[in-house]
Amino acid sequence: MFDPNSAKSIISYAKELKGYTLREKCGESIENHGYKGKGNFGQLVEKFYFGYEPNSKAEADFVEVGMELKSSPLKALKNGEIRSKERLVLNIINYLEVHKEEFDHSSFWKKNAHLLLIFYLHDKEKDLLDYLIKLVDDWKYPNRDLLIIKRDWETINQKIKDGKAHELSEGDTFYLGACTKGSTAEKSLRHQPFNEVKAKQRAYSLKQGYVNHIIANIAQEEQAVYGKILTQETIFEHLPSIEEIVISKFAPFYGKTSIEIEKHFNLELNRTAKSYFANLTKAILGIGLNKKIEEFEKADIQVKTIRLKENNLPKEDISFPNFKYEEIVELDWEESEFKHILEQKFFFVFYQFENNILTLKKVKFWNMPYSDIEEAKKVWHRTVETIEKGKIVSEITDKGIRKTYFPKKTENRISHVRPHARDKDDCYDLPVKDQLTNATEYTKHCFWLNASYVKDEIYMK
DNA sequence: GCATGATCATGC
DNA sequence: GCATGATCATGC
Repeated sequence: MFDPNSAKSIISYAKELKGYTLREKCGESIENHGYKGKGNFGQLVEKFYFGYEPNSKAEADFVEVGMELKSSPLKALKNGEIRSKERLVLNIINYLEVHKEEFDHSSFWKKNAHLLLIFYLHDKEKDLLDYLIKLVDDWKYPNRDLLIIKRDWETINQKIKDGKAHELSEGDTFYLGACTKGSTAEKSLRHQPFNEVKAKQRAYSLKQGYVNHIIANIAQEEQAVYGKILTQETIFEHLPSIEEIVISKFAPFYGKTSIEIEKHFNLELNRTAKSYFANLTKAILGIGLNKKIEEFEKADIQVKTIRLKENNLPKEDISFPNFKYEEIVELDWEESEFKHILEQKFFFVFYQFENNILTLKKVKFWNMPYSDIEEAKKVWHRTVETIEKGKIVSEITDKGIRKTYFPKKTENRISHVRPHARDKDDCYDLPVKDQLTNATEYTKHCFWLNASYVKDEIYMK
């Protein structure tokens, strides 16, 4: 077994799980565990492997050594690599108490300073007793990450102090998020200290990108694919935020053309390549062109380069990944891909056409305000409804162009649905055939962010 | 000049 | 072969 007074002993006992399933390691007693619902892989590990009853106490699970046990699912990519399937959910944020706390003595830090992580390969075809446990190790935050996590924690706390707990969103922060937890119904609403309005129950969480970073570290993968924005000097002289550092790197180039920026860095980029603007961004950030931006990956930040017309309107709407008709109707809004995207943080790089030449105007970190996410939700609901009813095509013109009932740009301030495919025969299957055309598949579509919204709410503000 | 539907190009 | 960012075509 293990010595509960020794972190080392607990960790090495935990590591014996690696390469096995719970069914293989826990003996017969686990066969009739009687747990239902999700989240119970962790409970099973606690009860049947470590032999203590699952609890929700304020201290860490292994109280003598201050270590918290967390189990989390992995997914396999098509190329065989593994990634975190989701964010890692930590303790619930007690709005009524945390505003009195300092980080170093906070409920978050008391419980989660030292994690013992068990990653298993999720497989919806399998019983959870048969999930393969792939990675087991402990985790302490490196200093450079901890500075960002502290700042994230402060950001969340400040919003609670400002009476805005009901406006919290995961995109507010970088590595440590405030994710919704529990049912979304009325009963999961909680009181907050400085506002009558009730707020959704939320928990601290590590962003999916950050969990991927932990996984890569545990798996001892080569870190050479990442380039850091925060170098030794930038973190130890004083404590600027990621925002401040990034903006200070871009500001000297405001008003410069893309070609001037390219020359400044002695680059000879292929100006017609798709990666052209992404490469300029990396050059400005001081990151190798063949590397990923480590801090952005860890914070799940989406970089969007926008080309504005002379009237400040983006030349194009912004597309998101295509949705599959059969999948989108199966999930609730809360679990939807679209909500997940809108909750992330974005980094916008705005260039503007001036006599057909692109000039860097400004950069901006942004995440969608809670009230706008609620407004975009209507577009998602209307889309799902359209698919479920099989009422997609509204009319076919003489020229054979199919008009649809999908939410249009004119119907919502924020978002609309449009085709995004190689051609109209590039389709996904429909769960319900289209009433007008009897089609069982339809051209791939995706959600788009309206160009007018990007102008009014992101660029001009 | 914009909204909407359709399609292209690149890179992995 | 596909995802993603970018662009085109038509009609009002």
